[in-house]
Amino acid sequence: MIISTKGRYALRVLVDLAEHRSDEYIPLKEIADRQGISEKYLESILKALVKNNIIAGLRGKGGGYRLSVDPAVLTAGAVLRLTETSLASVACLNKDSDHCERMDDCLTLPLWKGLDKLVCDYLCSVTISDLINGTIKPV
Amino acid sequence: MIISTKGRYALRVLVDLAEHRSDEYIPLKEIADRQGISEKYLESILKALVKNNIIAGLRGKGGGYRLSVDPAVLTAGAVLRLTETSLASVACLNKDSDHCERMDDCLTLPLWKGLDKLVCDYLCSVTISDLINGTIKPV
DNA sequence: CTAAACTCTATTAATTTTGGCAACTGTCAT
DNA sequence: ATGACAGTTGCCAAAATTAATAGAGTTTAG
Repeated sequence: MIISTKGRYALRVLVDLAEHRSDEYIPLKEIADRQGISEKYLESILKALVKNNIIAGLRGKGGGYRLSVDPAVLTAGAVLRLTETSLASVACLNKDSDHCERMDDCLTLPLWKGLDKLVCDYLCSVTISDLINGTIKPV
Repeated sequence: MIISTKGRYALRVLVDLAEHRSDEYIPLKEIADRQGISEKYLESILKALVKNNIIAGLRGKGGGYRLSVDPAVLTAGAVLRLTETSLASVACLNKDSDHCERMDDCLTLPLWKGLDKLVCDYLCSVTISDLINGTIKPV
């Protein structure tokens, strides 16, 4: 599996927030209901997005979440990089830790590097607005 | 992470078997040592390859594993489809089970379908021989 | 006082990895 | 011949790790 529920849900939430965009904050419960996703699980996903200033959370009555970036410049790649444990095609290509000492003569590595670039380029070419408008650019 | 250790190891073993190709059978221990991979784990990976006639296993003294298909026609995609739990970009796109009832109006689905095609096309364009020769086709 | 995000922790489920034993096959000693 | 032996795959289950979900309480803002 390439993308876990975490990244998938994050993207759906952002699309939801973009569709219902306004100055109001939208409570998590409302999003969770609309998207049919566990409230508590969403919470942990949104935390990463808040921390990285993709969305803003406001506590208390009338609080909730609100997009804080333009959906037309927010790419799927950027979102997934924040929510997925790792977007690298294989563990060997993770920046931190995991670096394999066979790198120099691993015959399969070029395959993974190629895949990596392909996937990154694709995901970074699609924005939240593209998803809403149904205009996914051909690769 | 896109590709798990299972698929990664499978590919490395097949490259190894192709490099050392002959009528002889190569014991798992030898491959595991050469590749630095747990013997037991490899075993479970090779099982899937044996069952699908990619390689042949022979028990007893002088036994081991041997390629039973031409590495020039065996693609990375074919291997990964057998070893990875799922190559689909997201769970929703798995044939069996997992089918999501939001499919019809999910705004993110086209993204995943596009990613799926991209990845499949790429992986199926590369053969074991390509990996050995270092000739990975541009996409 | 109430509705909401936030924090921290525990539970459940799925995946990955390891271990032990059975079954098979060739070789060598008798 | 043949029986014991050693090297090997094959099978089944258990342990370890990671992902997904749920719960209870704390803080904040109207």
